[in-house]
Amino acid sequence: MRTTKYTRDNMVELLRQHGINPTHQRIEIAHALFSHPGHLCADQVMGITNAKHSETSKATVYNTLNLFLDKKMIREVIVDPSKVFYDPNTYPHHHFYNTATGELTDIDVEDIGLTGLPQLPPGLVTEGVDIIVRVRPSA
Amino acid sequence: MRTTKYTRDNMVELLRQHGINPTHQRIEIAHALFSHPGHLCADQVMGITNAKHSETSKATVYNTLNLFLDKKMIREVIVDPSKVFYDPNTYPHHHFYNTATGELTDIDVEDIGLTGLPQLPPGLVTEGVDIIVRVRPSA
DNA sequence: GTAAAGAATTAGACACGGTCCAATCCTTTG
DNA sequence: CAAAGGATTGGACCGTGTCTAATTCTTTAC
Repeated sequence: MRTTKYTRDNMVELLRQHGINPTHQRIEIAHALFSHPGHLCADQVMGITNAKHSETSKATVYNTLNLFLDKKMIREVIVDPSKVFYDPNTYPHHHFYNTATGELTDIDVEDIGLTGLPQLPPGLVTEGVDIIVRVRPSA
Repeated sequence: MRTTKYTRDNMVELLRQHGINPTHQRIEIAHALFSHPGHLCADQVMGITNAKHSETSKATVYNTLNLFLDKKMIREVIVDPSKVFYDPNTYPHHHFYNTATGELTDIDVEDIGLTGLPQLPPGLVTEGVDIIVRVRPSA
């Protein structure tokens, strides 16, 4: 469990660690992602970074999120056909997805045992394994 | 392993079994889904049903696919942020997803052992568990 | 300090998957 | 055969995400 405070300064360092030039917008977007619990979509990121004063354009939000993905500073979570969620936690883990509310919750990978995955065809390598447990209110 | 021939007549029966009124378009769409190996997206379904003569509108394709989903005659597979795949196999199973080609391949659920899923918060029930193994060419 | 080059950001147009709606076209039933 | 309900349709529409050309910001070199 990380207990780091997500200050702007820490964001600058984080960006540098991933080879990303820390600009105002990038710092704000990183800060939005890392300081918010849970998983945001592009729309929400833009809402947060522009809450006080409009600072960041739609194009930049998408550019930046894709840059972060590219540099593996964040991860994308694909569970909803209509939008992508961005996950600041790149440590291997899985997700509960509440199909009623759209809420995503982490599942620690330590808890999970997964066996019996078939051999990959030759010429292919695994990029990652996503386990999504879809849940809904029992009512 | 099912070895049923996917004739139009069988499609009619299948639709009836799921409480769906078998119309021309529905039969054609069901046939497209079940007779094609693999997993199609809406676009491809429309392409196939309209290959010879244009018969089915975009609205009907989507209406029908959503109807099939509703009646649990097919399943959706969400792995690509830009489109949904429809899976005629509703028997529990998982998927390889080739991120380079977009190809989906089934993983038999028998092969897989999954343990240690955390307790669900009260008031929630599991709808399903999706395991997606993302793969790419090793080159 | 300043000019030039390169990087980042921007507004707005655009692409595309998918939904919505009102009008039309079947079917079925009486 | 008429009326009613269901299914289908074209086309407008919506939201997420991309593209592009123009602008601004930062860096470097002098």
